[in-house]
Amino acid sequence: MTETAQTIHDMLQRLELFSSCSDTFLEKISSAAHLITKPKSHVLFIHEDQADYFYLVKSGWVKIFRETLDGDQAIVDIFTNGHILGETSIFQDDIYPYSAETVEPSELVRLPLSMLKSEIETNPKFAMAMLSSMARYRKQQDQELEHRTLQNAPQRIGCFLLRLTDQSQSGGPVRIHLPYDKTLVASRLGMQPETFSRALKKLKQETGIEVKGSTIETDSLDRLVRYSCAACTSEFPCKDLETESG
Amino acid sequence: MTETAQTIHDMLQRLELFSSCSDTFLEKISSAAHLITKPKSHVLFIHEDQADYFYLVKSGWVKIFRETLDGDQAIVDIFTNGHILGETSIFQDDIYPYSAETVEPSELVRLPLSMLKSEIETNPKFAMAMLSSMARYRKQQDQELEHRTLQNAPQRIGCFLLRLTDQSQSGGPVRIHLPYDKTLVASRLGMQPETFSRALKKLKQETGIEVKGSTIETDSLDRLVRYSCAACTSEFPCKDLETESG
DNA sequence: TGTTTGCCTTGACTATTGTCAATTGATTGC
DNA sequence: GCAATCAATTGACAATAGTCAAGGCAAACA
Repeated sequence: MTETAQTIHDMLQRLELFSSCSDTFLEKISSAAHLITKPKSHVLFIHEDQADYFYLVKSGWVKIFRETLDGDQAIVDIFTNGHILGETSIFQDDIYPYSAETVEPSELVRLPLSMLKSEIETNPKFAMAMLSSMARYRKQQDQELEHRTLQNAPQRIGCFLLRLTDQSQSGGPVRIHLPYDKTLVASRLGMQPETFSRALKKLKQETGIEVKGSTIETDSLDRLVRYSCAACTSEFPCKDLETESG
Repeated sequence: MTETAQTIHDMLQRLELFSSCSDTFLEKISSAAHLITKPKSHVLFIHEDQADYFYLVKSGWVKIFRETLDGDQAIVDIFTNGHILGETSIFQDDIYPYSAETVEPSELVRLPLSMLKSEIETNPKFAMAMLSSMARYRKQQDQELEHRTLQNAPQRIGCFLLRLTDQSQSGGPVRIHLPYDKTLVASRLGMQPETFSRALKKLKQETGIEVKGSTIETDSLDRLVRYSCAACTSEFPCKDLETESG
């Protein structure tokens, strides 16, 4: 194995999704993979393109989205570190179901879909892991839809912030750092930048958080939880929604 | 096989999802299944209940939803004929990820999750079919989220109506019948009944449709398509989004 | 260091949707 | 046939979010 293949191999090995895969498979797919570095705003693939590869994010952020003819876009999700994307196209006639673009300088691993497909077909445990991952992701998307229905803009921001924290230790003071532009957070949450700005101000009044640029601080998450999770069907520590695939 | 088991067997055989299953399996699971008849508003299971069964809708309509502590609810989807529900709980520690309730008198088949699980583990083709089904459903939910972001109330209603039609023959006059209460359609689309009522009136003005109770008629779908699909990322015949599992 | 650029905020206004209350309409059961 | 019930509509108003335009701020670049 080359040095790059070894690096990729080690990354895959650490992912829960691939935990049931043989080392033989991991070595084979690592050797066929490429490590790619892309600047901000690089388009990885476009909705309805022919799909031959899926991607694993090593660092940075990648948004997945779809857009209308007149350029309006809806952001489906934004992935980082350890998340895979484009893999569902093997179940959709090898057509990407959405577009993907980096929103920060990013490192990615590009892997052949054909190998993923044959592994699913021959390794039942891996198929099961894929199913689990998709089911978890689906629950997360269901919840996203629910939030659009039941939560208002400040509450959605609060919920977004809570997801960025380590929810197991909810007692003490917390510092949260926004992972990307506020404008992007806004469209990730389905609102306009102006609405985001005003809603964040409202959230500040309601929960006593401190906002300095892209850093948010608070003595305790309690008020944030009370304010945001009131209009949610899940109880607070909701971090269980983590997924690797997307 | 009993007569009931035979009926169930025939139903399962007609579903694409089970097309890769052996007859032995279909007979076995059919024998363990129950055909149940429920009136309107019967609760099948509740979010976070222990999950032992999944359900296949034979007739009627079943809503799947989640609700907050103060009774606000978000409808995830509403299923009929040929759709299965509750099956994803096998990937979620045997806990139902949402609640389910009939919204019309309905006939359902109740099937053991344990058998579904072992079939996935032993029949790679079936696992693949489950993955395809979930990927298709996921794309559909992504689109739902997109619609909440990009479409306004009248457009969402128009899109909902279009999905009820046979989209292959878009030329001539069409009669659409709402499958359940307008109030329910409203919450399925994430809006209040009052908003639905007004938005339907607006849609009528904009597209020239005729509304008589729960029946909607139009000379041609063209204007409806132009009005609703303008704010969508998919082109018109979008019926490809059909799924069996949910 | 000064300028440019892009992100973010703010103000003023509009559009859309939600809320509350009242009324109409249709259906069911007695 | 008539009350009771629930669905649907309508009006008046409030809340929420979007739009357009103008500045402010900070990082990046020359």
